[in-house]
Amino acid sequence: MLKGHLDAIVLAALEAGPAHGYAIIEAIKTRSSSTFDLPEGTVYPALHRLEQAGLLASTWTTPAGGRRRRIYSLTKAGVAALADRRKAWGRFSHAVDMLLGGGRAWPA
Amino acid sequence: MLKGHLDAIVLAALEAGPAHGYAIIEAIKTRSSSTFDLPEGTVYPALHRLEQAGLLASTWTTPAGGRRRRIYSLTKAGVAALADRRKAWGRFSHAVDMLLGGGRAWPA
DNA sequence: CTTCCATACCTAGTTATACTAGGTATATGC
DNA sequence: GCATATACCTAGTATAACTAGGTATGGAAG
Repeated sequence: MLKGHLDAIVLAALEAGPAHGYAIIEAIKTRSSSTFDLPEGTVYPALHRLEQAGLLASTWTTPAGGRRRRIYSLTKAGVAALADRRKAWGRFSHAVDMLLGGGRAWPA
Repeated sequence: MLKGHLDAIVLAALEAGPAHGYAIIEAIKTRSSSTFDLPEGTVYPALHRLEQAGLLASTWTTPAGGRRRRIYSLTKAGVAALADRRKAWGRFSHAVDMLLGGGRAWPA
Protein backbone atom coordinates (compact mmCIF):
# COMPACT_ATOMS: atom_id res chain seq x y z
CA MET A 1 0.00 0.00 0.00
CA LEU A 2 1.47 3.25 -1.20
CA LYS A 3 -1.35 5.43 -0.03
CA GLY A 4 -0.54 9.05 -0.46
CA HIS A 5 2.84 8.53 -2.07
CA LEU A 6 1.84 7.17 -5.44
CA ASP A 7 1.58 10.63 -6.94
CA ALA A 8 5.14 11.45 -5.95
CA ILE A 9 6.37 8.19 -7.44
CA VAL A 10 4.60 8.75 -10.74
CA LEU A 11 5.75 12.35 -10.97
CA ALA A 12 9.32 11.28 -10.21
CA ALA A 13 9.16 8.64 -12.92
CA LEU A 14 8.45 11.39 -15.45
CA GLU A 15 11.19 13.66 -14.21
CA ALA A 16 13.76 12.14 -16.56
CA GLY A 17 11.52 12.79 -19.56
CA PRO A 18 8.10 12.04 -21.05
CA ALA A 19 6.85 8.47 -21.08
CA HIS A 20 3.66 6.50 -21.61
CA GLY A 21 1.68 4.70 -18.95
CA TYR A 22 2.87 1.19 -19.54
CA ALA A 23 6.51 2.30 -19.58
CA ILE A 24 5.96 4.13 -16.30
CA ILE A 25 4.64 0.96 -14.70
CA GLU A 26 7.66 -0.98 -15.95
CA ALA A 27 10.08 1.72 -14.81
CA ILE A 28 8.58 1.79 -11.30
CA LYS A 29 8.86 -1.98 -11.11
CA THR A 30 12.43 -2.04 -12.34
CA ARG A 31 13.71 0.86 -10.30
CA SER A 32 12.12 -0.44 -7.11
CA SER A 33 13.56 -3.94 -7.62
CA SER A 34 10.00 -5.26 -8.03
CA THR A 35 8.92 -3.93 -4.64
CA PHE A 36 6.23 -1.99 -6.49
CA ASP A 37 4.59 -4.06 -9.20
CA LEU A 38 1.62 -1.77 -9.63
CA PRO A 39 -1.55 -2.96 -11.33
CA GLU A 40 -2.70 -0.89 -14.29
CA GLY A 41 -5.90 -0.13 -12.45
CA THR A 42 -3.81 1.79 -9.96
CA VAL A 43 -1.58 3.73 -12.32
CA TYR A 44 -3.91 4.75 -15.14
CA PRO A 45 -6.47 6.41 -12.88
CA ALA A 46 -3.59 8.13 -11.08
CA LEU A 47 -2.32 9.51 -14.38
CA HIS A 48 -5.78 10.82 -15.21
CA ARG A 49 -6.06 12.38 -11.78
CA LEU A 50 -2.70 14.08 -12.12
CA GLU A 51 -3.55 15.38 -15.59
CA GLN A 52 -6.90 16.62 -14.31
CA ALA A 53 -5.02 18.44 -11.58
CA GLY A 54 -2.80 20.10 -14.17
CA LEU A 55 0.39 18.36 -13.05
CA LEU A 56 0.73 16.30 -16.21
CA ALA A 57 0.03 16.89 -19.90
CA SER A 58 -0.52 14.15 -22.47
CA THR A 59 -0.45 13.66 -26.22
CA TRP A 60 -1.32 10.62 -28.34
CA THR A 61 1.31 9.14 -30.59
CA THR A 62 1.43 6.16 -32.92
CA PRO A 63 5.01 4.99 -33.51
CA ALA A 64 5.74 3.43 -36.94
CA GLY A 65 4.19 -0.06 -36.85
CA GLY A 66 3.27 0.28 -33.19
CA ARG A 67 0.29 0.56 -30.93
CA ARG A 68 -1.12 3.89 -29.94
CA ARG A 69 0.44 5.41 -26.89
CA ARG A 70 -0.42 8.26 -24.62
CA ILE A 71 2.71 10.16 -23.71
CA TYR A 72 2.69 12.01 -20.42
CA SER A 73 5.02 14.81 -19.42
CA LEU A 74 5.39 17.03 -16.37
CA THR A 75 3.90 20.50 -16.53
CA LYS A 76 5.46 23.38 -14.66
CA ALA A 77 2.99 22.81 -11.87
CA GLY A 78 3.97 19.15 -11.96
CA VAL A 79 7.64 19.95 -11.45
CA ALA A 80 6.76 22.16 -8.51
CA ALA A 81 4.42 19.53 -7.08
CA LEU A 82 7.16 16.93 -7.33
CA ALA A 83 9.51 19.12 -5.32
CA ASP A 84 6.81 19.52 -2.69
CA ARG A 85 6.08 15.82 -2.58
CA ARG A 86 9.77 15.05 -2.22
CA LYS A 87 10.05 17.33 0.78
CA ALA A 88 6.87 15.84 2.24
CA TRP A 89 8.27 12.35 1.76
CA GLY A 90 11.50 13.36 3.48
CA ARG A 91 9.64 14.71 6.50
CA PHE A 92 7.28 11.77 6.58
CA SER A 93 9.87 9.02 6.30
CA HIS A 94 12.15 10.70 8.79
CA ALA A 95 9.32 10.94 11.29
CA VAL A 96 8.35 7.30 10.82
CA ASP A 97 11.99 6.28 11.19
CA MET A 98 12.11 8.10 14.50
CA LEU A 99 8.96 6.41 15.71
CA LEU A 100 9.85 2.92 14.53
CA GLY A 101 13.52 3.11 15.25
CA GLY A 102 12.89 3.87 18.91
CA GLY A 103 12.57 1.24 21.57
CA ARG A 104 13.45 3.82 24.22
CA ALA A 105 11.63 3.87 27.55
CA TRP A 106 8.78 6.30 28.19
CA PRO A 107 9.93 9.75 29.17
CA ALA A 108 9.04 10.57 32.78
CA MET B 1 -1.60 10.88 5.33
CA LEU B 2 -0.17 7.85 7.02
CA LYS B 3 -2.24 5.32 5.19
CA GLY B 4 -1.07 1.85 5.88
CA HIS B 5 1.62 2.83 8.37
CA LEU B 6 -0.47 3.99 11.29
CA ASP B 7 -0.71 0.49 12.73
CA ALA B 8 3.06 0.17 12.80
CA ILE B 9 3.40 3.53 14.52
CA VAL B 10 0.85 2.70 17.19
CA LEU B 11 2.35 -0.73 17.81
CA ALA B 12 5.81 0.79 18.06
CA ALA B 13 4.55 3.35 20.57
CA LEU B 14 3.52 0.49 22.84
CA GLU B 15 6.77 -1.40 22.47
CA ALA B 16 8.36 0.38 25.42
CA GLY B 17 5.47 -0.57 27.68
CA PRO B 18 1.70 -0.27 28.13
CA ALA B 19 0.05 3.11 27.74
CA HIS B 20 -3.37 4.66 27.31
CA GLY B 21 -4.73 6.24 24.15
CA TYR B 22 -4.21 9.85 24.99
CA ALA B 23 -0.61 9.21 26.07
CA ILE B 24 0.01 7.38 22.80
CA ILE B 25 -1.18 10.38 20.83
CA GLU B 26 1.11 12.66 22.85
CA ALA B 27 4.05 10.31 22.49
CA ILE B 28 3.63 10.11 18.72
CA LYS B 29 3.48 13.87 18.53
CA THR B 30 6.53 14.37 20.72
CA ARG B 31 8.68 11.67 19.19
CA SER B 32 7.91 12.81 15.66
CA SER B 33 8.68 16.45 16.48
CA SER B 34 5.04 17.30 15.83
CA THR B 35 5.13 15.89 12.31
CA PHE B 36 2.29 13.61 13.35
CA ASP B 37 -0.30 15.42 15.44
CA LEU B 38 -2.96 12.77 15.06
CA PRO B 39 -6.60 13.52 15.78
CA GLU B 40 -8.28 11.29 18.34
CA GLY B 41 -10.71 10.16 15.68
CA THR B 42 -7.77 8.56 13.93
CA VAL B 43 -6.08 6.87 16.86
CA TYR B 44 -8.97 5.52 18.93
CA PRO B 45 -10.56 3.59 16.08
CA ALA B 46 -7.10 2.27 15.20
CA LEU B 47 -6.64 1.00 18.75
CA HIS B 48 -10.01 -0.73 18.61
CA ARG B 49 -9.11 -2.26 15.28
CA LEU B 50 -5.79 -3.54 16.58
CA GLU B 51 -7.41 -4.97 19.69
CA GLN B 52 -10.08 -6.61 17.55
CA ALA B 53 -7.28 -8.14 15.50
CA GLY B 54 -5.69 -9.55 18.64
CA LEU B 55 -2.55 -7.41 18.42
CA LEU B 56 -3.40 -5.37 21.52
CA ALA B 57 -5.04 -6.08 24.86
CA SER B 58 -6.63 -3.47 27.11
CA THR B 59 -7.68 -3.03 30.73
CA TRP B 60 -9.50 -0.16 32.44
CA THR B 61 -7.84 1.62 35.31
CA THR B 62 -8.79 4.56 37.51
CA PRO B 63 -5.71 6.17 39.07
CA ALA B 64 -6.21 7.81 42.49
CA GLY B 65 -8.07 11.08 41.88
CA GLY B 66 -7.83 10.62 38.13
CA ARG B 67 -9.97 10.01 35.10
CA ARG B 68 -10.63 6.53 33.86
CA ARG B 69 -8.07 5.25 31.40
CA ARG B 70 -7.88 2.35 29.07
CA ILE B 71 -4.41 0.87 29.13
CA TYR B 72 -3.27 -0.93 26.01
CA SER B 73 -0.41 -3.38 25.76
CA LEU B 74 1.07 -5.49 22.99
CA THR B 75 0.05 -9.12 22.79
CA LYS B 76 2.42 -11.76 21.50
CA ALA B 77 0.79 -11.46 18.10
CA GLY B 78 1.24 -7.70 18.38
CA VAL B 79 4.98 -8.04 18.95
CA ALA B 80 5.23 -10.30 15.93
CA ALA B 81 3.10 -7.96 13.85
CA LEU B 82 5.30 -5.04 14.81
CA ALA B 83 8.38 -6.90 13.61
CA ASP B 84 6.62 -7.58 10.30
CA ARG B 85 5.50 -4.00 9.92
CA ARG B 86 9.01 -2.77 10.62
CA LYS B 87 10.41 -4.95 7.87
CA ALA B 88 7.66 -3.84 5.52
CA TRP B 89 8.40 -0.21 6.31
CA GLY B 90 12.10 -0.79 5.61
CA ARG B 91 11.38 -2.30 2.23
CA PHE B 92 8.79 0.32 1.41
CA SER B 93 10.83 3.37 2.36
CA HIS B 94 13.93 2.03 0.67
CA ALA B 95 11.99 1.50 -2.54
CA VAL B 96 10.47 4.98 -2.44
CA ASP B 97 13.90 6.45 -1.75
CA MET B 98 15.20 4.72 -4.87
CA LEU B 99 12.34 6.03 -6.96
CA LEU B 100 12.41 9.57 -5.65
CA GLY B 101 16.14 9.84 -5.29
CA GLY B 102 16.66 9.01 -8.94
CA GLY B 103 16.73 11.63 -11.66
CA ARG B 104 18.67 9.27 -13.90
CA ALA B 105 17.91 9.08 -17.63
CA TRP B 106 15.69 6.34 -18.99
CA PRO B 107 17.46 3.04 -19.54
CA ALA B 108 17.78 2.18 -23.23
C1' DC C 1 -1.94 -19.90 -39.52
C1' DT C 2 -3.51 -19.61 -35.34
C1' DT C 3 -2.88 -19.40 -30.74
C1' DC C 4 -0.74 -17.29 -26.99
C1' DC C 5 1.76 -13.71 -24.79
C1' DA C 6 3.34 -9.01 -24.23
C1' DT C 7 2.15 -4.54 -25.13
C1' DA C 8 -1.11 -0.75 -24.37
C1' DC C 9 -5.08 1.45 -23.05
C1' DC C 10 -9.53 1.95 -20.27
C1' DT C 11 -13.38 2.08 -16.31
C1' DA C 12 -17.04 0.64 -12.99
C1' DG C 13 -17.28 -0.90 -8.59
C1' DT C 14 -15.34 -2.51 -4.03
C1' DT C 15 -12.76 -1.93 0.13
C1' DA C 16 -10.18 -0.06 3.56
C1' DT C 17 -8.48 3.74 6.07
C1' DA C 18 -7.78 8.15 7.78
C1' DC C 19 -10.15 11.95 9.01
C1' DT C 20 -14.20 15.35 10.24
C1' DA C 21 -17.24 16.62 13.43
C1' DG C 22 -19.51 15.94 16.62
C1' DG C 23 -20.61 14.15 21.87
C1' DT C 24 -19.55 12.93 27.15
C1' DA C 25 -17.15 13.73 31.45
C1' DT C 26 -13.52 14.94 35.15
C1' DA C 27 -9.57 17.66 37.04
C1' DT C 28 -6.92 21.84 37.22
C1' DG C 29 -5.65 26.62 36.67
C1' DC C 30 -7.13 31.36 36.48
C1' DG D 1 -17.20 29.70 38.04
C1' DC D 2 -15.22 29.18 33.55
C1' DA D 3 -11.83 27.75 30.37
C1' DT D 4 -8.45 24.44 29.32
C1' DA D 5 -6.33 20.03 29.31
C1' DT D 6 -7.18 15.39 30.01
C1' DA D 7 -9.59 11.23 28.45
C1' DC D 8 -12.72 8.56 26.13
C1' DC D 9 -16.11 7.57 22.22
C1' DT D 10 -18.68 7.00 17.38
C1' DA D 11 -21.30 7.97 13.10
C1' DG D 12 -20.48 9.50 8.86
C1' DT D 13 -17.45 11.17 4.87
C1' DA D 14 -13.83 11.35 1.55
C1' DT D 15 -10.77 9.20 -1.26
C1' DA D 16 -7.12 6.43 -2.66
C1' DA D 17 -5.69 2.00 -4.11
C1' DC D 18 -7.05 -2.00 -5.86
C1' DT D 19 -10.09 -5.85 -8.18
C1' DA D 20 -11.88 -7.43 -12.07
C1' DG D 21 -13.26 -6.96 -15.79
C1' DG D 22 -13.09 -5.15 -21.14
C1' DT D 23 -10.74 -3.69 -25.89
C1' DA D 24 -7.14 -4.13 -29.31
C1' DT D 25 -2.50 -4.86 -31.82
C1' DG D 26 2.06 -7.04 -32.77
C1' DG D 27 5.20 -10.70 -32.52
C1' DA D 28 6.62 -15.36 -31.30
C1' DA D 29 5.77 -20.24 -31.06
C1' DG D 30 3.74 -24.25 -32.51
